[in-house]
Amino acid sequence: MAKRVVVGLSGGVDSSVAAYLLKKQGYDVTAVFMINWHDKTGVLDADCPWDEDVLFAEMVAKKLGIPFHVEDLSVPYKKRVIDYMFSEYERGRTPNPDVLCNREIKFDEFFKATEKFQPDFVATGHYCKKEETEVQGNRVYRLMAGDDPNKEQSYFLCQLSQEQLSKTLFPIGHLRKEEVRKIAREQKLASADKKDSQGICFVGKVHLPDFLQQKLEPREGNIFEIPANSPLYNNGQPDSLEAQITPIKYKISDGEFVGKHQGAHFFTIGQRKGLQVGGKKEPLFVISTDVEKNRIFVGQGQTHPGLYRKGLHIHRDEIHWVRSDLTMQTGEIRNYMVRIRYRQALEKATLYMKDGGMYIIFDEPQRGVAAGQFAAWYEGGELLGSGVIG
RNA sequence: UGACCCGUGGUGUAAUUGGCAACACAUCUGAUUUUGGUUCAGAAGAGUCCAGGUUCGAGCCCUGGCGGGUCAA
Repeated sequence: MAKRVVVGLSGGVDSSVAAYLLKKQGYDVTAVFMINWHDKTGVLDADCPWDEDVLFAEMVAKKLGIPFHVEDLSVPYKKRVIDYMFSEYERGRTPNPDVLCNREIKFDEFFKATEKFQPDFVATGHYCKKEETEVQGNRVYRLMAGDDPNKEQSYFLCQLSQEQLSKTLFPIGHLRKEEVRKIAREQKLASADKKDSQGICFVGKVHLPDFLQQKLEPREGNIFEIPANSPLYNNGQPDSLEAQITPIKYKISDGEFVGKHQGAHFFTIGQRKGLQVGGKKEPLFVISTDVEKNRIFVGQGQTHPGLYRKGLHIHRDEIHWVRSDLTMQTGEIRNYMVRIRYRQALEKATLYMKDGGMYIIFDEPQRGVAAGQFAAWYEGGELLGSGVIG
């Protein structure tokens, strides 16, 4: 008897080909489209985001001859992703809604919503791979980077658990985007040449200030420029772990007033656009925000020392091991490759496990380390764990 | 009050011996990107504080205003 798989069919080319491959491999495939967002406030391209997608999904399902269902997960999506996003921005942090979307919705609510189809697996069109191994007699699932270096999406799944992985299939992780499109064309799938989706998953491409202003009030505040040669950057030898992970707390007197903003919580570290301060020789980048006092501190040029940090800290409660069998014990030190943002190169780092949490110290200072984003550590193409940057 | 300097796109600057204004930043659009980080490409945007004058022709020369600054007392 064929194994049964529910595939999350989004209407895009990736999940379409995933469904096709599963069918070809002999699975009993059921397609389910999730609706997660109705509101169009602040969304660009107001041309009906999902009603078009659902049409594509249905066409693909029909073409493949597989059952097609729609599940509305917009209530939990709002509660578990969007609300989190607002509250993080409000606290002056930079959330990653898509990581949450995967952990909370696609690999949780969606699992529950499709239980009625009694699937053996749930599949998605992510560019990553699952492998299995055995550790001391126990089966262990490994989350591997996708083979297309350009589309590789393991980072977005960095918060998945063994439990979630055990039920998951990633049919296209070994393919490159061109190959996926080629297959889709050969099979004449409606989504073959559909443009890749962008923006916050399910919500779509948004004008962030407008979107955030549904909940967060604009508040005028001041912008201060910190000179690159500020004495703040010469503080001796910051060799202690604590010193290396602690961001500088800037004061007004450290810099010079250069302009006004409409709310410090709308900005993230490393951001260039939207400051509306011109007349500088080089572009200004946000190096720090103070939401309580509603101040933004900026530095001039790509190489401004304030843009870089040697390390970061993850609170004990926020540490997540995809490979739970590899969990570090207090006092342990390991070397892994780490990334702190999607599509960023992996960087060499040393992880120190302490009582309060994990310290990640990079070999080279990293640009734009933003609280709220996820740091994910890898070894040999496998994502081992991740955590919210504190 | 006396002397000197300055006044150019949103901002900061540039424009050889006078020949219809350049660059950077900001802005906008597009590309890239399942996080408005970044990056990349393109576009728009001033007729040069005002009023006169010299000249074939002035942002650049002259005169007078207005505005800002520096030094002097």
